[in-house]
Amino acid sequence: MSNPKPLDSDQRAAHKGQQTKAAIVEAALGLATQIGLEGLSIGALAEVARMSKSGVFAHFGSREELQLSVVRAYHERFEAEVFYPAIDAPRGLPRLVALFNNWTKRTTTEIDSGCLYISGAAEFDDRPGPVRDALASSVNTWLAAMLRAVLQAKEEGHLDADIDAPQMVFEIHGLILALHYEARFLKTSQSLTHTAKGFENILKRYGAIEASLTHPSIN
Amino acid sequence: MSNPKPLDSDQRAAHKGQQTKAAIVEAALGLATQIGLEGLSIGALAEVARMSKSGVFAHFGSREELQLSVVRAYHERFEAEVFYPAIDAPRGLPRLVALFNNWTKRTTTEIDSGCLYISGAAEFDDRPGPVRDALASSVNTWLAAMLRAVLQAKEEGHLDADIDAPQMVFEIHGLILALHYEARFLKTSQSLTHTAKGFENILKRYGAIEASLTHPSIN
DNA sequence: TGCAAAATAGAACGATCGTTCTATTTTTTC
DNA sequence: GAAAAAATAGAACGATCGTTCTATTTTGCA
Repeated sequence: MSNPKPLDSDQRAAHKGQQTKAAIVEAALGLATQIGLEGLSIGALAEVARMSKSGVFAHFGSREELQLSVVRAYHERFEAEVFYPAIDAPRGLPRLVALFNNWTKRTTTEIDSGCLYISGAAEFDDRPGPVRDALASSVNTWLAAMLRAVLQAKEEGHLDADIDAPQMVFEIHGLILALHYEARFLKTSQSLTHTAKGFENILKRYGAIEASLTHPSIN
Repeated sequence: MSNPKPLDSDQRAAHKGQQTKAAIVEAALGLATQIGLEGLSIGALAEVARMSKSGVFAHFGSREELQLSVVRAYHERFEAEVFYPAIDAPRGLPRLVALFNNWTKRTTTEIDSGCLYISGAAEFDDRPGPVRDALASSVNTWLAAMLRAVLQAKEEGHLDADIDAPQMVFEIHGLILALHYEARFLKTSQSLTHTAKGFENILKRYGAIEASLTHPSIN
């Protein structure tokens, strides 16, 4: 072998440490979405990862850094699953619908696993610090993306020209929160249907053409 | 004094223990709404109540029983502040509006203090047991009351006859959840305005007469 | 193949948790 | 006012927490 640094097919020539760290974060993500970022203990994580407590700890240096890693990992998953796939949809209403559908789909999955943006918000409500900042920053980034999609739909003429875009995003956010709350906590069966119907109601109110909802060209 | 049991002006001739227990629950309620039911520790509570740990503990016998007492106390407060005052409003749309306004008002207060039904839901998502049951039962009781109010408004002809009442309650619930989330966690300034406008939008969609909203006879 | 560096394990720390025990104080009752 | 009962305090328990320390093992590189 002439090359001392054999670049694998994928970019990151991951050393052992980085690999196991990624595996630990993976496990931590599963634990944190279930029992919360505060409930996430290094001891329990070590057990799941089949490592010693100190072995796990060494990768992060502090519990807070572990929590931050989890938040960052969650953010990436969310983006990859909800945001990026919807960018393929045409600018305007189709993309907005795609974003919402992906968001709903993910939240539906999280009826079992839990949503870090929701449980994290409750836990870090009035607990200042980097974890709270990271969570809020991620959520704000996402809500800003939704706002952009609404504004674009307005520009494209897919929504009424005089609508209050932040208001619309607020109402959509409420639907997702109600879906998570009622389905995950109260175990209400009709939640998903209510979410879809609620979105229809919002679209109608804000002047979306009905056809583009019931027969979306994308997704 | 001829009477061996001197009934005070108020019904409950409270022994010392019941009084201090009430004071402890009061303090616990304050702690729990801030840092959550899970974060509520007997040691911290004892410090606030200026008592010994064991002194506090003796009143409940277990941490779980303490949590249940807090949930029950919160339920009573909620009823007293949100539900009962709205019963004075006339059956139908006025009462529904009053219920929502009280709910919004309380949630606005809880932007600082925190809402136990929301933080509790996140904490006891997938943690079965009596605390979760008590929380879910309280919330379901309240949502059922909202549903009743919607149905009555429909019967009274204040809302369209063919509306989906559970759907309407779901959408209203979403507004409250979004208000709490965005105001308390994200510190978004316009949340209260968005909530009020969102309710207007829902009322219009479900056929409410506009006048009865902007000029409510009660409240 | 051998050496340095990185990764992991294991034990121990102080702190805090819920809980239990035994005294002691306070309250209620007769 | 004395005896019984209830309320509270204080110390201690085992468990778990995050973290630190020192060995030991594993890895990466020359």
